[in-house]
Amino acid sequence: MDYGKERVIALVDMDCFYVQVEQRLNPELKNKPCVVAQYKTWKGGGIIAVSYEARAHGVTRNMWADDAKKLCPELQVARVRESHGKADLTVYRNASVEVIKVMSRYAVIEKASIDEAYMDLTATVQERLKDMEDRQVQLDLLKTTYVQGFPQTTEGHLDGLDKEVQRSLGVQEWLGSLCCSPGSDSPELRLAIGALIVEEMRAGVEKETGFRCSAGISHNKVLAKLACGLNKPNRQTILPLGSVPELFRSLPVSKIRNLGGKLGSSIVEGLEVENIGEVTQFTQAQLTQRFGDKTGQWLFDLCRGIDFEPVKPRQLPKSIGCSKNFPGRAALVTTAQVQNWLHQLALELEERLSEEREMNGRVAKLLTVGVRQAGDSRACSFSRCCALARYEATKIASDALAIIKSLNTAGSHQAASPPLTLLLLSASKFSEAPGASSGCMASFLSSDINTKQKVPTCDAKGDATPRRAATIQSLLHRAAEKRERTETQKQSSPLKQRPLLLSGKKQERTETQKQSSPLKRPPLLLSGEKQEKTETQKQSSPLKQPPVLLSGEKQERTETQKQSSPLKWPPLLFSGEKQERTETQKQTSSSSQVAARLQLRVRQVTPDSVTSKLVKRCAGDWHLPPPEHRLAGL
DNA sequence: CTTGGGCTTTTCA
DNA sequence: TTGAAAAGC
Ligand SMILES: Nc1ccn([C@H]2C[C@H](O)[C@@H](COP(=O)(O)OP(=O)(O)OP(=O)(O)O)O2)c(=O)n1
Ligand SMILES: [Mg+2]
Repeated sequence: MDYGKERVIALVDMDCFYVQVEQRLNPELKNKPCVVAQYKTWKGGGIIAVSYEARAHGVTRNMWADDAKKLCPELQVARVRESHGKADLTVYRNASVEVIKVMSRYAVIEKASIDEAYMDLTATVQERLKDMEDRQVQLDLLKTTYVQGFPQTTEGHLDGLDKEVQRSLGVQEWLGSLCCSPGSDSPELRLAIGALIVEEMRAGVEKETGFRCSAGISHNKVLAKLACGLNKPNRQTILPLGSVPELFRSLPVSKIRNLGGKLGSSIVEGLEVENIGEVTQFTQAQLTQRFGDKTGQWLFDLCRGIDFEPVKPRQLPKSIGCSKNFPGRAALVTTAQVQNWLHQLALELEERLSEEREMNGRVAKLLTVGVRQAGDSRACSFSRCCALARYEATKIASDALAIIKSLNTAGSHQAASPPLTLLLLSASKFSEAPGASSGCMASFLSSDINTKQKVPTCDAKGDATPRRAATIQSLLHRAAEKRERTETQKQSSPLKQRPLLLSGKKQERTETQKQSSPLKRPPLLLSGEKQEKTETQKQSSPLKQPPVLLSGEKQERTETQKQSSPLKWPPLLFSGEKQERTETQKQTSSSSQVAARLQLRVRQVTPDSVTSKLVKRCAGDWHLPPPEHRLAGL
């Protein structure tokens, strides 16, 4: 088997997904320039999905709806529903489940996002090949398929031709180049069979859900993803490895999945290349030296179109979370505000967790709480977790509040906390729900068996199981997921962590972004100096967290973090706090005070026990509201 | 005061 | 195991 051509991998991605969901709900929106926006008050709301008709007018995601209307006056704007005072994505999640269920009839899939899934079709293709007398793939079974790199054009012969004519010529030419004598096999023939299956799957998805999608078919996930985008919407694209060199010669590095961020920029700048194909000029040693073993090797293969990341059999999420931003003047200042919003988030979380228990027989055991403080450019200023024992919004909210208080006050009574610009609750560490019936054989047998896959033995102690109806595909998935878990971890994605060392200049910028005070490293506060520690806090040994890291610096793993002693939970409110600050405490002026803050660094925060260590963390210059407007007690 | 928002997964130390 | 960060939809 040719190196890098071992598998047949497909990626299916829904076209302007949220828009299609809204169009199905309101058919008047069909075939019109249309967007989905969330919230209304600020500039008409932010656009998160755009129909292809609207794209033709230059409308894009991240635009304000008001601005988009200027580009396209007839633009239809569908609104994300709101519940508990926040955007509610339920209808899109449910639509996603519909789609995934249909796709799972055709293959074991990895749900990669709300609207896309990967599938490894290698085994299915082999099966289909075995049954094929005639190894001729019919052109008319690939009605929506493109083959990248075909038709091969030497001059400008094809320039004037209709796009559909070119597509068809390309498929014909490519099919003709494959050996199709009985018993023949080749990686390219297998891609063609894969494309056949994906044509069927996509037709099935549209028939069952009404939603259209595009797909890429190739030998690995990166190429499949790339191929999918080449002929959107409502089309699929085969990307043979032989077409990669020409494609990669002029493909910007950032177009490759995983290279759209800092790593990609560092490749472009560090190697002085623009296109991914240019990376082939560097030796393996050069790449590993610059980017580390794992990333270097991945990159060496990738720039040749080779990638071994496995498709992970998983169609259920690993975490369920909700969050809300409070930008600018909306930042939360009082305990009552924080309490209230935590409760709203907890209500939604409880609903979704209960639904998950009902539908999939799984319960989450870990609650993660996160916040962002005003002035912090990071997505999350800090997060801590605690046990999630019961699905009760009130309890979830109060645990979350306790965590936030413990972190924010850290016993520093006088140094006020900055307002909060983000609250986040997330539940994870799912396990089988008590009382969930395992492996529902009745529904397994009764569900329509469309697929000719080898059905793995469905042992009684499978995965978490739905209480309603188990579909064959979900059972197949559970078996596949279980298999996967027991196998050795195969990993091959290059998500690189600490920014790469390139030149010193970039790194200063990185630091500046993190801390609002540039150039100056904020002084470390000694934890003992300005604060009274509670009993429990005193037991913890202070842990020095390195000052803001320069990107290249090595972060020291501190020793004592693992030792944890059970501690008593500090009181929720400090005696001095005024509970009710009802009037809307808008931050009136930009009175900037320099305030260093202390943070508690806590491992495993539970309502009953605070385990672990106190850590000093330093802040830059903080812009604080006048004292009377501060978030007392937080 | 940094303001597209609300998500999810993976990697690293 | 945890929390931060990266990358993505
Ligand atoms: N930053 C983003 C990106 C996407 N989405 C949502 C809305 C999209 O409809 C859906 C799928 O994302 P895609 O990137 O696949 O974009 P679309 O499906 O909308 O369009 P395309 O046809 O390009 O796939 O996820 C989102 O909420 N926020
Ligand atoms: Mg999509």
